[in-house]
Amino acid sequence: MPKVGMEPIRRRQLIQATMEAIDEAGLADATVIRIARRAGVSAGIISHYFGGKDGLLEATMRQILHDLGEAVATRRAALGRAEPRAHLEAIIDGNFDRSQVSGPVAKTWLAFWASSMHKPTLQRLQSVNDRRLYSNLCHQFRRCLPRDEARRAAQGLAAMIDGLWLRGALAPEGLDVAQARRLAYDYLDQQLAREPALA
Amino acid sequence: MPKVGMEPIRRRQLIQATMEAIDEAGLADATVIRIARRAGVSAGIISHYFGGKDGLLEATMRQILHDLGEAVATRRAALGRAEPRAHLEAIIDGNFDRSQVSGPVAKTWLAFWASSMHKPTLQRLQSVNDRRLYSNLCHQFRRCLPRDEARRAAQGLAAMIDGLWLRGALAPEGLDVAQARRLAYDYLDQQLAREPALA
DNA sequence: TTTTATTGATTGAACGTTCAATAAAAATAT
DNA sequence: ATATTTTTATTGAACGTTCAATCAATAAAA
Repeated sequence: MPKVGMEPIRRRQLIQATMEAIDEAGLADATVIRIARRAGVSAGIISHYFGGKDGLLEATMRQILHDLGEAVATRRAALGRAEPRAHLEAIIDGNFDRSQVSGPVAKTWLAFWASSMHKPTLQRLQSVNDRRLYSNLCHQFRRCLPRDEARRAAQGLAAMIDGLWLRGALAPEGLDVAQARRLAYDYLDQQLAREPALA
Repeated sequence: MPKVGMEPIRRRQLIQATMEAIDEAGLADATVIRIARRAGVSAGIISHYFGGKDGLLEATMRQILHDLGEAVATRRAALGRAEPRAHLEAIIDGNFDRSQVSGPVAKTWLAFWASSMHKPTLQRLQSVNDRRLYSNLCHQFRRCLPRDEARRAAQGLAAMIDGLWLRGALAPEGLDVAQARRLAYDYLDQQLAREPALA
């Protein structure tokens, strides 16, 4: 059924199938045959479009990071120069979106997280994303807290977000998004309450 | 050099070598040959003492969980009926001990964490440990907070601990234990400040 | 007819496991 | 003490399996 312009279609299908395969069997057992079968194509097509299995895995991680960045950016775009609290809440909401989207994404994310410790390519992607989260948080906290307190608050909130999400990815029943948001908001409130005001 | 009573020695050597191999190359590339070479023995000995590679991996995770439990228990044993805050601080300190011990342990822990999503045996071990942490935290918070608030504080602190440790395991420079403790203590203080007192 | 997309059998490398062979220590007999 | 036997610990080559990658063959669309 070869039609012209299949590349973007196949790429999307294979990336989606990769997440499903990792969700189903784990990264170690997500073989090219398993992924290809899920996408309804043959194994050889992976090398054709991604240069090999590693290329597909990297593309999949890029997709997840892209979606995450977009989930945050979309929510913040509507805010303009709103209060810091609104921006910080948007960052929290955006970060818990990735779990809301699906269980496969969460498990794939954690699998890549572990894998990135020993694969320089993935590590770079992960590091860039991490720094972006910290930088965004820090910048907003700076609008109402002194420098050192802002840094501390940003690190604490980043850890809280990652921790909640990590525990959610591992729990058989998945992440309780409403509760996770409540705990993150709670932490946020306490950090913002440190300084009475700063007109 | 076969001497009698080698079993406990070899088991310890191989478990240690497993952590080092995972630290060095990741779980995926921690082959039996690599592990055996690190321990200074041949590959076959792994099947002899652990029944196979899976048995060795399970034993390694058990060792890590055991050490963690002991690190917490040791610190709490000296406290007796001390204030809840002292017990909670001991739990925090004990949990950050596992990173203090070495980088290999942290990376192995994260590798198992990801792997446990698809290996029932590891999942059970991980789940038991998780519930113990939550249960311990919840019990201490109950001594000075109402039920719902205690649960929330326990879940928040557990997420904070895991998040700090997770980010530490991934950071190239490792976990800054002093700073992690500061952030966890900080969260603890805020939770305990919710209720003025409860004589 | 030419181009584009896809297949799937094949290849070679790497893995975990097995097991007959070996060697050192311990036990026993001399 | 010394020699012999038994036990225990260990090796490493061989085996079967599994995987990712390759590429000649194929088929549909342009």
